[in-house]
Amino acid sequence: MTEPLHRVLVIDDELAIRRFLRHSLNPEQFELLEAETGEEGLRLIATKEPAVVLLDLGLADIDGVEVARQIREWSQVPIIVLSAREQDHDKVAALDAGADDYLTKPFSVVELQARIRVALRHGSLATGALPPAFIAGDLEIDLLARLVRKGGVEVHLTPNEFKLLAALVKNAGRVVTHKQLLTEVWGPDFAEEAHYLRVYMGQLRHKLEDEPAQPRLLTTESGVGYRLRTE
Amino acid sequence: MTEPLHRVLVIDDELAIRRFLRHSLNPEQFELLEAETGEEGLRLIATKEPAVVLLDLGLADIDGVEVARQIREWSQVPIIVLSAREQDHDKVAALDAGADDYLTKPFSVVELQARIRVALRHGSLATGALPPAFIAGDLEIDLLARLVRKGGVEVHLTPNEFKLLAALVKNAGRVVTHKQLLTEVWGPDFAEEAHYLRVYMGQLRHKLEDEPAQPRLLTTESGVGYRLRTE
DNA sequence: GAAATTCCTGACAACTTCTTGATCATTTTC
DNA sequence: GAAAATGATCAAGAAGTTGTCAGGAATTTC
Repeated sequence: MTEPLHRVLVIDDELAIRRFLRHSLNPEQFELLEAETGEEGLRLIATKEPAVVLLDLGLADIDGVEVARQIREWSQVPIIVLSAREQDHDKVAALDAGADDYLTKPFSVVELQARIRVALRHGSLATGALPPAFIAGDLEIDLLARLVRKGGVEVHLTPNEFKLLAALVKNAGRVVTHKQLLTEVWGPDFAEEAHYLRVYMGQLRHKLEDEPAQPRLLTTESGVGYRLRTE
Repeated sequence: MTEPLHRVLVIDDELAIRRFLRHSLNPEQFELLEAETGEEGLRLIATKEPAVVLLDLGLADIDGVEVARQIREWSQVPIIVLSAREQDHDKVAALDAGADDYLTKPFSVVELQARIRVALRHGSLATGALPPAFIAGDLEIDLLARLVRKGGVEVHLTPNEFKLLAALVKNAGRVVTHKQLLTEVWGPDFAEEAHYLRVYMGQLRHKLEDEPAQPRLLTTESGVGYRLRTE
């Protein structure tokens, strides 16, 4: 399962740090934007709307704390400060200026990654007004609200039907193997009970397809698994 | 100007740490609650609703990471881990389990205070976005005023009925699981007493629905939980 | 401390969901 | 293109969940 792509902006004038980050953040998971100055960083936040900002304090043009303050005048994007300064008052100043986290160089890659995941969680909560909905044709699937609509009309799904659909939505467009689906919905002990899938896929098709016998959304990949088509 | 009073819960079995925090956090600004075990901590989160939780990893009963995971099953309260463990994998495990920040002991008081301020900012964003009043049809629910009106007429609710309704309002439109509801209303020790929900949902329906037998607002998601419909 | 309210609990009926086997259709393999 | 493997459909009984009611315990109120 591939993660969605998150845009991360690093504002740091040291090439070494930017290069380090470029190698630390898996490009399949993160799209890394780079800014050398505070000015450029602010512009990129406005134009590219990154999901997280990694901010160095020792910039050439504007002080990092001031950059954080200016970001906070109009943006709620999570800011993680990366700095060599380990004095308390630097940390306090940055955090009070609006930064959400503060990592002292040198830091470990896995810790940075974990803290980025925390920041992404916060970001999606704050902007979470927009539901993580899947839409294809007249079908709307909102996993968070646990709500499915077809042509604007709510469709009732049983717990297993919903879990199965959720597993497909999380991998929308890709084939999900029988084993994977069975494990996610019924647990690893049922990984061979492929018959369950036929019954439940049938029920989902009846509820969600225009012509259940000729499925266009929930398609079979014979011998492999099923797929939720994205269009 | 007096600062608002923020309730902070510390979960730590070491008396020394609790005493240290008691002296570090200005009592005019913070009301400090203390729990010695994970069990007690979970109960206090449910009953006292602290604004921030300070969590030690090395507890006597449950592992701190597991405590964080259990909190996240039903609560969004910000969690700052305070731990002597400085291994990367401890940090990553705690942050991925749902913690929002991780401080390694010994930490400085001013840094802790600054990180608590960050956590409070996050907390007020997450909960502050919630509407103080919910309106659907002829039903008006004002959580702050603790007032419920149906067709302009005030409806009297018992304490438990109101807490249950409040938990649903806070997640209006979304399904709220049995566990989540039970934990919020009765506390984590009652997370399996699904029968309570049937009785109290029945009472709420009698007071709030036009046709209690055919609920339109307070609907059942069989096997999952209940939902307060928004339209 | 008596009255009123609220809470907990058990019994049972009604309802929903899950599992399962039989049968037929489709796809893949040789 | 026939045989074998895989997939779809249907229906019915089993299992699990939910709604309802009511009496007694506990708590709160006056």
